[in-house]
Amino acid sequence: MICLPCDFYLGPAPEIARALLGMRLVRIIDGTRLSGRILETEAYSGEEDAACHARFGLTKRNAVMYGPPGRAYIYFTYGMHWCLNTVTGAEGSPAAVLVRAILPLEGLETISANRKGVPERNWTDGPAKLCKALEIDGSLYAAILCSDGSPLRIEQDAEIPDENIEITPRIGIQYAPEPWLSMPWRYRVIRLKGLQNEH
DNA sequence: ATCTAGATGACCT
DNA sequence: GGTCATCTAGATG
Repeated sequence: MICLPCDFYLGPAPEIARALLGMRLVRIIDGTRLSGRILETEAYSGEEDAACHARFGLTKRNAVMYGPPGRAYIYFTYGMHWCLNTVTGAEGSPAAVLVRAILPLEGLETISANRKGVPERNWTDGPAKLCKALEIDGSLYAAILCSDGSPLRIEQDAEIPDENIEITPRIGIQYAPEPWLSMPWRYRVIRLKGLQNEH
């Protein structure tokens, strides 16, 4: 399998969010592959985006968003959850795409163990759930996603036609004022037999 | 099926 | 001190 090139992540965050649907998120642990197909994403774009973690300017937490595209922005929230983003856009312009759901494809035994007690359809249908399933945490902050040797990377995989994509406002940003609250920057795969992960 | 409350700590004006 | 790009268990219809 071949990694997406670093310049894949160079464009506007909403475009990258759309383009990431169907791609394969790969996590290597002790030489073993855990992976899943990306089914849901959200774009966060620039200091002007009142829902973006860069809205207060450069901080220690969001610093990687200001760097070159194609790296992992991973943050800790609600006291217990890790979430994964891909940094997008040119160096100096903070933007990222949150990976919200995947369809597990490789390393199912490990994923199952990491999500013990949880029904299979709920293993990776949320941004913190997929991080738990693939063992993604702060130790992978700023990991390079566009390098074949990386422990965390994204590979070319399936093409998802527009008919199978739903576009909606972003989730969990009720604090944000308009127009950001209603910006249609959430992308989700729907109606694809075998690709769907949510009831 | 849908709702609610509580966890728990880093980060922010 | 308040907020948070969330998840889970438990209660209820």
